[in-house]
Amino acid sequence: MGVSLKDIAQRAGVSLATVSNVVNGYRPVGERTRQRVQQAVDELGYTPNLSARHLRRGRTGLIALAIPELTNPYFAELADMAIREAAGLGYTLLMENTAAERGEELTLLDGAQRHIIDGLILSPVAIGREEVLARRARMPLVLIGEGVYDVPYDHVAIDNVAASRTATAHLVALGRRRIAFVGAPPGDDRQSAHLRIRGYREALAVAGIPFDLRLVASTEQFGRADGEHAMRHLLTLDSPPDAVLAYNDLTAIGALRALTRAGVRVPDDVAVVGIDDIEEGRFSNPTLTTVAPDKREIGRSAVRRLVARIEGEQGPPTHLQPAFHLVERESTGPRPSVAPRRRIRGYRG
Amino acid sequence: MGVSLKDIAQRAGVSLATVSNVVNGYRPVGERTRQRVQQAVDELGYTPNLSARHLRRGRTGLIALAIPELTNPYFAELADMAIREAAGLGYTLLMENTAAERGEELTLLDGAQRHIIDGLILSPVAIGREEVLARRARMPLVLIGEGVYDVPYDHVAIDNVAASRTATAHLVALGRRRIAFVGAPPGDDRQSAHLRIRGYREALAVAGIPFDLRLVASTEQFGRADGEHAMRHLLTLDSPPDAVLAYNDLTAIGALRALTRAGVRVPDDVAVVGIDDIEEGRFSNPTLTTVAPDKREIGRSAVRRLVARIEGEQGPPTHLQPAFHLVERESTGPRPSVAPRRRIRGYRG
DNA sequence: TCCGGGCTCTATAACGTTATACGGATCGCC
DNA sequence: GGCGATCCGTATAACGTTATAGAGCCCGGA
Repeated sequence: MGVSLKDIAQRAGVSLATVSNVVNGYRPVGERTRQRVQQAVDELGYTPNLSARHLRRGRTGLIALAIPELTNPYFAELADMAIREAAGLGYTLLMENTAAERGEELTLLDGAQRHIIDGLILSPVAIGREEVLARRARMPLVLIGEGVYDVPYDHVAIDNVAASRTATAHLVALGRRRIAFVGAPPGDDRQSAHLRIRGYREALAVAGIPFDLRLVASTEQFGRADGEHAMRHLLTLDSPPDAVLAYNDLTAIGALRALTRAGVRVPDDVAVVGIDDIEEGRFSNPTLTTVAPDKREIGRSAVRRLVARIEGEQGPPTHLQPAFHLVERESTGPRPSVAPRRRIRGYRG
Repeated sequence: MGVSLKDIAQRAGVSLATVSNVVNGYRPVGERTRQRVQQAVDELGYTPNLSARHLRRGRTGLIALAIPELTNPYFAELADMAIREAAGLGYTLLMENTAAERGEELTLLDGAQRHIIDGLILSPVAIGREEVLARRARMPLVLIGEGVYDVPYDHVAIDNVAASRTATAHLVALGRRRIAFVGAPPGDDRQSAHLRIRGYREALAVAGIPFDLRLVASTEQFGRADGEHAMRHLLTLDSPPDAVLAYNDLTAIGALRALTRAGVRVPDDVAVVGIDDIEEGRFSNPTLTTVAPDKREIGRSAVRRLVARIEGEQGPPTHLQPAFHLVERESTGPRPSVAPRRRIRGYRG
């Protein structure tokens, strides 16, 4: 069907191997021949058949990024970075959606896609340390995010304890005392939110504020709807919170929605902080204060580690902690800037 | 490295071809042999080498979905649907980010990825009809979205004229007269917004409202920031709009942000409608009225058409128009429901 | 004159799979 | 009992690439 090496070889009057060498630059080729081959390649519009190449080489040039939710902007933004980095290194990045399901994550871990991808970047949320340790597949693996630690694989994640400590400390510094946490995991402690809760507790302890379990609202997942429900619950408490740290920006936005809907003023009555710095939070009403991880660095590092392993790097697993910083916006602002800037003329009513 | 057909054949004491037939079910195999082979497969944990299979079959089982922005929730939600459908049909969907760049779109069109994907679903935004017509690659192609029409390829998109007509008519029905359009393309008419503007004009004409060019704000792209800038501009007009139809939900959300920031009440002073029905609009403040295309149907149809073509379907190109419907929320609500539902006790200040 | 040794280039054997053509049973039927 | 038809399997040739071994050739040195 397509143009193959053989066609080029024929046209240029050389052998298959020579064409291959011109295309790959694996072995030197004489200048005259090189040019003749190159011309044939251009004329016929040859592109290598990757299946064949990969069959021969044993590698496919594809890597997968498995994330719990395609529709979570945090992961979309992260994937964006990762795709660019992968392309720069000559790899194509495939996105896999685990839907935060245990089965999906395990399947990927054990290499269902073996032979189609050279390596996997996984953000585990439904599986724990033991499952990762039990994995049999030898395909290179890099973990990202706060799901699983202490396993013999490269790992890239911000310091989640420090991140939530920073966010909580910010609320404390604003004079808030009843600080709630929205988006705790529903039960076991294998999950990520654990670390974020730890940071939250640490910051409270430093400030001398007693930890109040009633202010911790757990959620099934970490989407907008979950944050909204949790916040609604918190508003029913006898003495509701005056601030909220959310597990991530999405739950924070859900919380904002619940607050607005209930007529609670943000930040006047309740201040809100999220984690992730998704673009949505820069345009929400009010805009969202958040902890911004260096997504670019996370995406790049994860891809780089993986590619290094694929290309044979040995050595002990590395654990990278990209930087993060607090971004102050209206949801914790000293004063919301919602007052009209200037008079608008011409409205009805 | 991995377990291959040969290993299975050896262990089960049969030929390669028989193992292949068991695995594929291409030709019937006797029950006894079948079981023996199956057992060997299970014991050794065999998974077919896809590169080899694809080399032989001439197909890879990979299809690509090329979208202008990974981080646009509309496309993320669409991709989510498409991935599921593709998986159900035995294909793996690869996401490509064109970044709305002409070069990227052309490269994909001309089959840079030839040999790695069997077909392409493309949402063109930077290229026009001529470029699509000029394409040489023979790989199956399905177009989605409102970018390019009248080309000999399968196409899936809602009726954009009708969608924006519906949205505009809704604003008219609410008694609005100065209805602005946010998110017109920056100049030429090759682009999609053209159709949406046409629907907008049609609805105005039906209502007997004169078209006012000053109320059409063009933007470079169609993100939140673009909507915000455009809206800010509209607010400087001598007689500003009392309603806004935005090109999509993202620009609508940008507009909401600009309005809130300027102290303009939504929907009291200005009503806002978007198109896309992204989840974000269900949680924004105020929540966003929008035209909801049947994303599930768009994703499914596009994948199905593509797979049909890959598997040899001939016949004239089809043009599918999935359904859409208007979703009324607070941003056009007769009365915003932001009043407190019940008294919240316990706030400071 | 002959030989070792760079250079270029070629011939060919894999890589793991599937499709085709064929071989040998077994069966039904005259 | 002979004959075609029907099963069930097998042997083998691709698919397009790359790595390996080696073939010519030219050159400098003995």
